[in-house]
Amino acid sequence: MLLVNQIRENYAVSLAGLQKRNIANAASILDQVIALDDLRKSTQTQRDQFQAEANSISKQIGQLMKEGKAAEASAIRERTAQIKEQIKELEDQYTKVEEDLKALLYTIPNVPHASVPTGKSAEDNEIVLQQGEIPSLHADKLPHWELIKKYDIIDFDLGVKITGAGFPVYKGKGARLQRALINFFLDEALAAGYTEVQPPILVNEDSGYGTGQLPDKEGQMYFASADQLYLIPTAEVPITNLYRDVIVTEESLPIRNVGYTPCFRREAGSWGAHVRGLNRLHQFDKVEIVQITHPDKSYETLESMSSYVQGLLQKLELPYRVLRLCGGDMGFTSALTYDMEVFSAAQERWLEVSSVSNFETYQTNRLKLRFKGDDKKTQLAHSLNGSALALPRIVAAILENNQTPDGIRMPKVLHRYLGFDSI
RNA sequence: AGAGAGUUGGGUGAGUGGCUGAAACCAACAGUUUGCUAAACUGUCGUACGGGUUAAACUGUACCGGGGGUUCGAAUCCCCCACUCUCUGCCA
Repeated sequence: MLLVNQIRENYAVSLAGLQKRNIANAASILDQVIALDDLRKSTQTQRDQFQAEANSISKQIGQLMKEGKAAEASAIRERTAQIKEQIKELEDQYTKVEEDLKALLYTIPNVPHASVPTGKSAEDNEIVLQQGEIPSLHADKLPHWELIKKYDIIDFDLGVKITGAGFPVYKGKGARLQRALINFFLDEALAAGYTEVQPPILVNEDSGYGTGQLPDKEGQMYFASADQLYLIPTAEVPITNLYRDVIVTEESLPIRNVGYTPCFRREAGSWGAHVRGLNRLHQFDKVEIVQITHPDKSYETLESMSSYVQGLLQKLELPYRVLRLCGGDMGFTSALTYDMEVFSAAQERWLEVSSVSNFETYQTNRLKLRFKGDDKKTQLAHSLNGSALALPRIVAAILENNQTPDGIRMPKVLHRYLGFDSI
């Protein structure tokens, strides 16, 4: 969440940023934050004064008891009753103000970076670059949901039988392609200096709040109610929360982790025309990269993460483009996001396969993820993450773009992982 | 899942109602000494939110797993929860 002090000190920037997200009453929201924080401070000052008085009386009583002056002790003891009442009242008020402030802050998204374009929807995203050749396919090209049937590599009906819609079963070469991609992505990340982690894929409520899925996206996560645990929608949640309530040394930055996990999304209400086949699933596999950086380095890091992801797409021989998301399309917690989309040549659509974001201090503030520098001061680090990559749409694009009448050619870079070179 | 024992600052670990934000030791940091290293000695050595200051100094409050209660006063007593360890059971 946003820092109140940042709102105070950079009021104009915060206001302009939230307006870029098309929040109409941004000014009144920010004013409310400041007013609540003022009230919080004054309440605390009062409460602390009373508490200090109560503490001092208690000490006196202790001293008198020790000296055997029981009568004097019980005399001043009577005075504490009213003080206690006032403390209680102020304490309750403080708790309420603090909760109100927090609740309000939870509803405010991150302030977009200056370079974020204005806009209302995905239409307004800025195309930063486009690379790779869009293949021209033969006339009887098939979309991937036909190809997977033709070659019997992914079975949606079986998934429906054992679980439900959106839970495909990968079979034979389909399953091996999944495994090859995961290994390829992990090996690439390792070579780029990331440390591999295997986190839990169920997380508790605190973790959900830490990275911002809660309370914003409560309905999008599967919830195991018997144990009060959420199935992760992305490895970002457990991996970033590894550093919740942690103060790291400045030298340990940047922290770079990569992890493969299945991801679970309820996608409530988002099923429509363009979600056939692998385009949108309830369960899918993803390799995620996460970095914790010094605040001065985070935008440099964002660019390097973007280049890294583009490198993967190039190695997979997929045509792609990079979008800088506009204020209206950006995620709640992000300050700047690049989306990478690959062209899926039979659907003739661009499919989002990665989203690389800098959250600045929005997550680390909730996480209390700080570092201590040479000046001994602790300050919030910046957090970033990106998909590298999400599998299903990569699979869709590979299948569609490389189809021939005689089979589907696999990208060269995967051959040694696959053990075959075509399907 | 049942029974028992625990959870204290970066670590080990004292502390059963007031003088304890917390002994001691270790680690870490700064300095002194030393030709260098080591050793020794001295000092510093938690976090958050307030007040205060140009900034400091200084100062208030809270925090001994989390939440609640008893009390003038709680790390210390009581209740609930989480987690850890041991034994039993079950199990990939």
